[in-house]
Amino acid sequence: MSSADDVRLELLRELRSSAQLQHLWVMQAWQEEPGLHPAAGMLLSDLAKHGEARPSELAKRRLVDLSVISRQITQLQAAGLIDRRPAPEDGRASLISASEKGHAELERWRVGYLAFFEKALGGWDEGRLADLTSRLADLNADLRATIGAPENCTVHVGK
Amino acid sequence: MSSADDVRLELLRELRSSAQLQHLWVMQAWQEEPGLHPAAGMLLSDLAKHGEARPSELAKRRLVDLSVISRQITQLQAAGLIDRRPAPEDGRASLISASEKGHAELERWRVGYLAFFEKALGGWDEGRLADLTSRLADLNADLRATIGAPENCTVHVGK
DNA sequence: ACCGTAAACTTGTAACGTACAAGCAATTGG
DNA sequence: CCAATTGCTTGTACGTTACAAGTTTACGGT
Repeated sequence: MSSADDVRLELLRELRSSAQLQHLWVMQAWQEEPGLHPAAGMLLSDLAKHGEARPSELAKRRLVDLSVISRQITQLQAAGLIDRRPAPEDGRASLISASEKGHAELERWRVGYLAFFEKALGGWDEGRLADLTSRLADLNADLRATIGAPENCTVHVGK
Repeated sequence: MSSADDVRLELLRELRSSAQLQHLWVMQAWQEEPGLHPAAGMLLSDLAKHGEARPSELAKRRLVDLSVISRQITQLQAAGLIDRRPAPEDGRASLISASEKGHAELERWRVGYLAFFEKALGGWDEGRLADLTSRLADLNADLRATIGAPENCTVHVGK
């Protein structure tokens, strides 16, 4: 009941709002500039940042079940946006990377996205953004450590 | 392609992670200490913070469709956790508030929740938490202003 | 006072994202 | 060389949410 508790609940509240807003934001940006699906964009962006990766790595990074990634990969491959090759040392796995076309599409997505970003957060200077980002990253790291436990990030929640 | 762009995408990435982690976190906390459903807890907490409110207000604050709130209210009322009375000046609306039992239940929820919080973020001092919270609040405010447009917060996304 | 329109909410329904479970191919260890 | 394990795919169900239609109440003009 102390005020310290309220700080924590307040953070929780803002996180919730943030998640909700983010969803609306992304969907709105998407339908204003219909192109790459947001989830696909994020996945491609992840691939562009970290380079070639296996599906299971992607699942851990994106914090979703492997099955979700698997299907996304299927779609992106059908659209020709990613390249896939068997993992050299393990025939069960494959290595995913953004294709030429994928990079191009990602760039278009990014431009549209940043325009939308500018509209909402044009008043923020870069330092402010970087600051919030790094604090969020810290938070995420701690949560990940506590929640995700050692390895598998998908906390089996026993639906 | 400038580094400023990457800052923005990085923020987006962290927001996404944050949303995902938050979901896992809440669900995990819930099943470790099964009690009030997370959504119900947040709604009650909102009621406790802002006091009596109409369903439509709640929908705006929580950034979800009115229908969602309507059903949540139905459930909470069935559980006796909220009080509901017709709005004095408008027979179509009603006023919702946390009941005695609701406050008690909320308190239990909060305690369990904060314990979980402590486990993950015990190392954070209060100032750090407050700081992140206020920055997030700023972000949310700007997003809300851009996205939510004038009134209704549910951005019709034309599913 | 009455009727049409609009507003607040409820209920019905569909879509989307996700997790869980079962299955399959490839690898590893004894 | 076979059993157990790992990495992924596919099947399926659930939860959350939005959208649409329906119901009741309020409001405004004539």
